[in-house]
Formats: sequence, C-alpha cells, structure tokens
Amino acid sequence: MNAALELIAEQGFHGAPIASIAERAGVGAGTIYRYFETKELLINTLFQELHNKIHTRLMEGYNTDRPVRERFIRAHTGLLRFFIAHPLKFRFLEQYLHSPYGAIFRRDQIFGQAGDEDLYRMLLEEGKARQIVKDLPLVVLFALAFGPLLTVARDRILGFVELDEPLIAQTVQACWDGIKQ
Amino acid sequence: MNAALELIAEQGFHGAPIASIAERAGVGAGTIYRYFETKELLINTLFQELHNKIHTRLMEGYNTDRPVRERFIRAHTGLLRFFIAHPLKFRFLEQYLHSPYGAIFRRDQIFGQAGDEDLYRMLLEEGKARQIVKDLPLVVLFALAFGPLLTVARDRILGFVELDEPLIAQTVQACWDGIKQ
Amino acid sequence: MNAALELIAEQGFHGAPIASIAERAGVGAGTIYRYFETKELLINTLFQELHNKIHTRLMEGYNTDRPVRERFIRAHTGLLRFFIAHPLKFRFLEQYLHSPYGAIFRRDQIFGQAGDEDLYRMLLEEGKARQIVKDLPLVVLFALAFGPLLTVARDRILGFVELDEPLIAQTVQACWDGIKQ
Amino acid sequence: MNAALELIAEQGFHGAPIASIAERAGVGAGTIYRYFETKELLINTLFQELHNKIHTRLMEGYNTDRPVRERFIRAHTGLLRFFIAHPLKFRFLEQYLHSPYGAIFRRDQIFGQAGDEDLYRMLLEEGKARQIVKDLPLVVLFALAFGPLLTVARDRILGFVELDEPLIAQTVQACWDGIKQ
DNA sequence: GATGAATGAGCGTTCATTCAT
DNA sequence: GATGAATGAACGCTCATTCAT
Repeated sequence: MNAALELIAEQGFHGAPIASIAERAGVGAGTIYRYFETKELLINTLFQELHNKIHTRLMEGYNTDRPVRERFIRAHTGLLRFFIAHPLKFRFLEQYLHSPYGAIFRRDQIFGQAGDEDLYRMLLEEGKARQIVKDLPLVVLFALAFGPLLTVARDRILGFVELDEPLIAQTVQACWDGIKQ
Repeated sequence: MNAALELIAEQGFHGAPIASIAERAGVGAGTIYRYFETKELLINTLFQELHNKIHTRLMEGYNTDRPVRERFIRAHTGLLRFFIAHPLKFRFLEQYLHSPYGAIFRRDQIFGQAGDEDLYRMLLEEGKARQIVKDLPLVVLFALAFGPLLTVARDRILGFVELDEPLIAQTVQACWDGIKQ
Repeated sequence: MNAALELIAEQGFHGAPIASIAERAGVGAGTIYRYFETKELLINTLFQELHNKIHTRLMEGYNTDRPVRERFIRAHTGLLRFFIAHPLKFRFLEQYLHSPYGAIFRRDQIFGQAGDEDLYRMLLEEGKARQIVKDLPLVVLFALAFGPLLTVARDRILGFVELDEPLIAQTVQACWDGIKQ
Repeated sequence: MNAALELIAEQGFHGAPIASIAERAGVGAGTIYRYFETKELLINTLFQELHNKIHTRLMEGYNTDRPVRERFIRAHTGLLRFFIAHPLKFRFLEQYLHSPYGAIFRRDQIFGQAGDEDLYRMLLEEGKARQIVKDLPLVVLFALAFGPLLTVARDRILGFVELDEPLIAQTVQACWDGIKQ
C-alpha cells in the first residue's frame, strides 16, 4: 500500500502500473491480488485508510466545549500542517478526489447520513445554527473552507510558495473569513 | 474538438481514447491526426482556446476605473456564471488543470512575467498595494479566490447543489471576504 | 518519379510514404494514383526505367568486335562510374534489389529468354565458349562480376572509401580476375 | 527468436510484425516484450547471436601457421557451406546487413580497432603485407571477397543454382582469384 | 501463500488508397 | 485532370489480470 501511495502521489495513476507497485513493494505482482481483488479496490482501500487516519487525527484535539471559531481554526490548522508534513499522502488524496471515485466520495460525504461521523459537517451546521457562520448550503460552506486549503497545500507541495507558521495561520484565518457571518 | 472536450469532461482522460473521440465526432481515427500532430497537442489546443475564450469574456466588462472590489465581484460572478452555463467546458478545465500540464500552466501563471496579460493578477496586486486586499503571497490569494469558486462550480455541475442568482452572489461575496483586508 | 527515387534512396522504403513523395513532387497525393495504380507499380516502373537507362548507357560504347576482356572491362568501368556519379540511383537500385521484387527480377534475368537483351549475359556466355571465362554456371559468374562491384559502390556511397580513377580500374580488373579462366 | 528469424528471413522486415512473430512462436504478443524491450532490440540480439555463432565456427578450424591462401580458402568454404546449410539464417543476415543497422555494423567492422577480433581483417592485412594479396584498400578487398560469396549464397537459396562441393570449391577459388596478387 | 511469466485487449499513431469537390 | 481530406486496418507497445508452479 505504501508503494502504491508513493507511486500514485509521485507520478499519478498513469505512473503506477501494478508491476511497478509490486516492484517497489518488493513482492510479486500476483501477490497484490491476494489482498485486493482489483487495482481499483486497492486504491479505494488506500483512500479509506488515509481518510480515517486524518479523521482520527482531527478528532484528537477536538473539544466540543470550545467556540465554533476556535474549533474550526484548530482543525483547519491541523489539516494544513498534516498536508505539508505528508506531501505524498496529500498528492494521493488530490489524485483520488479528482478521479471518478472522488465524485462518489463527495456525494456520500454531502448526502450521507453522516451524523457525528464528519467533524466539519457538525461544526458548520452548528455555526450556521448559532449564526456565527454564513447561512449558505453546506456544500458551499465546504467549498469555501476546503477549496483554498487544498489549493494552497498543492501549491506549497509544488514549490510555488513557502508556508511558515505565520502564513499557515493567516491562510486558515482567511478561510474562516470566507465562511464566517 | 467538441467530441474530445465532451469525452474528457464526462469521463476524464482515461475515458477519451482517440478511437472514442473519433467515433463521437463521426470521423475516422486517422482524420484527427490531420489536424493535430498528437493527442497531447489536441488537448493543449483545446485548453488554450478555452482559456482565451474565458479571458476575452472576462475582459469585456472589465473597467480599471471601477473600485477593486467591484471589479473582483464582477469578474468572479462572470466566471462562475460561465462555468455553470458551460459545465462540460468547466469539467474539461478541471481535468486539465489537475494533469501534469496543469501544473506547468499554474507555474507560468504565477511566475510568468504576466504584466497586463492576467486580469486577476493585476487586480490582486493592485488590491494589495491599496491595502484593500490582505497582504499575502499572490499564490495564497489565488487559492483563496479560486479554490472555493472551482469547488462550488464542480459541486453544482455534479448536481450537489443548486445555484440561483442570489446564491451565486453570496458565494462570490464570500470569496471576496476571504481575500479582503 | 524523381521524388520517389530520391526519398527511397535517401531513407529507404520506410521513409517514402506516398504523402511525402507527393509533397516533394509538389503534387497532390491523389494525383500519383492517376499515373500509377499502386505504389508498388510506381516503384516497379521506376526500377524498369532506371534499368533501361543503364542498359542503354552500357550499349553505347559496346562493340562486339573487341575482345571479351576489353568489353567486360569497359562495361564494368562504365557501370561503376555510373553508380558513383549517381549515388541516389544506385541506392534506389540496391533497395529494390533487396526487396521481394528484386528476387523476381533476378529470376527473370537469369532464366528469361533474354537473347540479345542482356549484354553481360551474352558477354559471359561468349567468354565461356571461347574458354576465356571460367566454366561456371552463369549465376555464379554474375555473382563474381557484380557482387564486388555493387558492394564497393555501396561502400563508396556510404563514405567508407574513396574511389579515384586508378582504384576504379584496379577494382574492375579484380572483378575480371575473379571470372577469367 | 526462431519465429522472428524465420519470418524476417522469409518475408523481410515488412513481413514480420510482432503479432505474426508471436503467433508463429505460439505466444502472446506481450510476452515478447518480457524478453526484449523493443522489436529493434530483438532484431539486434538476433543478429549478434548469429554473428557470434559464425565467428566461433570460423575460428574453430583456423590456424595461423597455415599459408594465407589456405586459411582464406578454408574460412570462405566454411562460410559458404554454413550459408547453404542454414538458408534462413543467411536470409536474415542479408536483410539485416541491408537495413540501416547493417551500415552501422559495416562501419564498425571497417573502422573499428578490431585487432584480433576479426579473422578476415587480419587475414587480408597479412596477405597485403606479404604481397600475396592485392594492394587495395581493405574495404575493396572485403567487397571482392564477400560480394560474390553473399550473392552466390543468395542465388543458391532462391533456387537459381545448385551448389555441390566441386562448385563450392570453384566459387571460393574464384573469390581468391579476385583478391590475390 | 507467493510468485512472475503469460496473456490479449486496448492504446496512440501511420499510411496506402479513395473519392467528392 | 488535379486535389487533399478522409479512411480504417495495421503497427509497436502497455498493463491489469490470471494461473501453473
């Protein structure tokens, strides 16, 4: 799975044939098929694990007693730091989210019954209810919150911009400015 | 070119082999090579034409005498409307921008000598100089301005949200909130 | 026809698609098919014309009253000079002779009813009859006479050796040494 | 490799697409690419192996203590017999030597630093030094020695002439007549 | 359970030939 | 009569998947 993630992150889906993944992993190509029925399934599993990992990480410092704004800033800062610290994971995420699977994932995220599963969802709904966050559809709020974050992370990884701690803080603040009432 | 744009928009690069493009266009596969030396060149041309078209459109209503905020709102509203009105063109743009070519294009856009070539670049630089726009690197401002717009446009096209005129206005305003001082 | 000969000579059959031939000739591709039913026929015609031209050239200075040796030396010298003076024609000839058509041509040359059509054939038969030339099958005599000549001409054209007049004379003499009694 | 050699020998490079080679070999087309990176490499390998085989064969009976003439006759006879005994190998060799690769090979053979690597080269140089062989450039001597041999072998394989032992001997002797002082 | 050689459909691309203009 | 755009079969090559060892 590491081999797959690395190759997809570095070269895109085109640059990650099963043979290369197997070679980098130091196993036979057939072996992969003992653990994943298809390449597609391998990639989906990879994404799910990564998604869970990020979710867990975000939940760690999460405290529903704190104000909405503080929780948002904290979560978003953690997320951006995570992307910068794990550029390969981020690049994989990006590739995945822009593939057909990505759309399915988003649909589930938005229309799923979610509940307490999705931290941001709760946060934004609560913010709307308390009139701290703009009264816009959840989808739009997601776009305002994540759009800049993902874009800035990508540009950072591509080397288009340096991101030190003050700049991270400013960027996250600007995301908040976009959604706040 | 329409056939290529449609297929890439609908199914991504993987779903647009030359044979399918030719079939949808109602021509032989070889015919395409009379007009484009390679598939790559076809796709790049497609992007360039689309890029020019959008640039021209944006420039039409552009008036440097108006305040920065007004110019931004107007341009961004026009852009979002364009994306909504031409979902296939938008989807193609998105695919392209996330391919390796996309990265090259972004690098040129950010580090190119641009000058008066890039409307948004001028706008944001001027806004920064006048202290209307946050004092952040151009790359970050681009991310704050375009990240939400592209995300919301994609979600609208995927049918995740309706975007009527008031909502368009609110979304664009929220983008401005992200970058404004 | 010149365009075809040049392209085939310079780049081989692979480098001479109809489109390139037409372009170099300054005509449309379709026009060629008004004069030659197929590409194959064009090439065969090209060869025939070249063959006739060489035959005519050889016959010019040919005089059956002169001794066999003298006639051979004169013809062979003329031939080698012709090849050196017309490298493209020679290269085409070579390409042709090593294609499947080449074999058919040789078969006809050897088993055809020839008669006075083929100068060398007469010359060698006469030489054999007069016991000036080795008593070997005509095919072998042809090989001894032409093998070195064609090889040396090719090497000269490829720039592997310079061929001045004395060396031409020595080479032709060596060919004669191979076939003479 | 046998399938490739046979097809190229029988039909030339044009008649040996990968699909046909695979079919004749009784394997899938992709299988070939497990062993050879490209078709070109397959063909070059084929040639190298054949070249080595012939070289080894020639060296077997080679004895520098014997006179130049005897060594030449022995080598040339062995070579001609080999060609007759392995017509497909000969035909392949011929095709290869007349392709662009052939020219490169010849250049290396003629201008390479050779040394004791090339039997004929040594033989002819020694013959020239001892004034047994004509004082002509090596290229010309090669042409005189090999031109007839290759031509006669080809005609034999095409069925234009029978070559029994006496005729083989006479042909080789005639080659010697061409180069001897 | 692990392997990696084998597979063959599918890819981007070329080119001899046709035919409406 | 000349044109050159259009054709589509065929090419060299890739790769997800299978299966005998």
